[in-house]
Amino acid sequence: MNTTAALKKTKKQLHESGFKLTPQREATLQVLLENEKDHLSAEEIFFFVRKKNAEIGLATVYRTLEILTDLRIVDKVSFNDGVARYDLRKEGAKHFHHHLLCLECGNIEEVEEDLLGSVEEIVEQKYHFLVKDHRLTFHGVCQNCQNKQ
Amino acid sequence: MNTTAALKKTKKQLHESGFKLTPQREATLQVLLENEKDHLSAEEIFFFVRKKNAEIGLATVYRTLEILTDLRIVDKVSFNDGVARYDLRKEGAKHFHHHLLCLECGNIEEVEEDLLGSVEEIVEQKYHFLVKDHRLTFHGVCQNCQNKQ
DNA sequence: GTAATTGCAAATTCTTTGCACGGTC
DNA sequence: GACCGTGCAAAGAATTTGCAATTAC
Repeated sequence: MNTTAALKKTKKQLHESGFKLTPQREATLQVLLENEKDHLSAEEIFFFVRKKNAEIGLATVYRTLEILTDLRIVDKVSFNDGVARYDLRKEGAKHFHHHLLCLECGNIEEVEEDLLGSVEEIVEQKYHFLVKDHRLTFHGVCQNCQNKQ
Repeated sequence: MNTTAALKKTKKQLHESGFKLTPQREATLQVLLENEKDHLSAEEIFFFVRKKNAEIGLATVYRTLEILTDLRIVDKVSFNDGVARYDLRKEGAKHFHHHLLCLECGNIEEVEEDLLGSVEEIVEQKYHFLVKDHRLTFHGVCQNCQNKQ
């Protein structure tokens, strides 16, 4: 899905929940779409948003991200470095994608395919836990850093 | 492993890394051992530590937890609620255990068994990522809350 | 003895909130 | 004109740091 279509869809979602698509919210969404592969913090998003519109405040970015998180348009994630990061939920993805965090260079790779199907079945049957979503991050060494060593 | 034995072992680990076992560190470790099933934040640990020794400072608890995390005696985890939580690494566990976070009541259950063996193989082979550890949390509804509904 | 460790308070960092103002239907 | 949304500055929460005094080994 391209950026324009994604924006349009999100606009509809916002409206359905009684929110307006203000220029500030639109700029924030655009930054998220343009950096889909990254895992930006609120400050980083703010930095990019400022480039589009210098009049916008950090508090507004936080407020927008909160709305988008509530609407499940973005996912708030934490990699234990003390900042929350925001990740666009993929179109049609039933579950949150996985992450590969490199302990050497800090890079984060995404794994789109859902590898947890059978694991979730075990959790549901053996632990009687009704699974709605998951967070899975592997810690290790990425290919780049393996080659360096 | 009982508390005394675990303390002894950790003491040895600290010494080997050039740290001293002060009463403050011992109290912190005891609190962690006594609340193994919980996922205490630094403040909560501080609260329990104070009961044992009223002279201890919060900064010391933070500093102790940092050392224990570096030595991989505890794991620092975050469930996206804005506080870091500390979880004793199980004796002999190669990998970090999994968590079941109930979206209704907020309770966190632990899953000791490692369910990710085959998933890690896929990640290593298909994504050429050398896996060292993982973090897996399922979000959903626990048995208790399912029954209530 | 001496280097590591501590408690306290101040500083930092990340995030949220109060409030007066501006824009929209 | 009611109401939502905003920017700014101040407040708040979690964590870290500087430093002089203390302690473990």
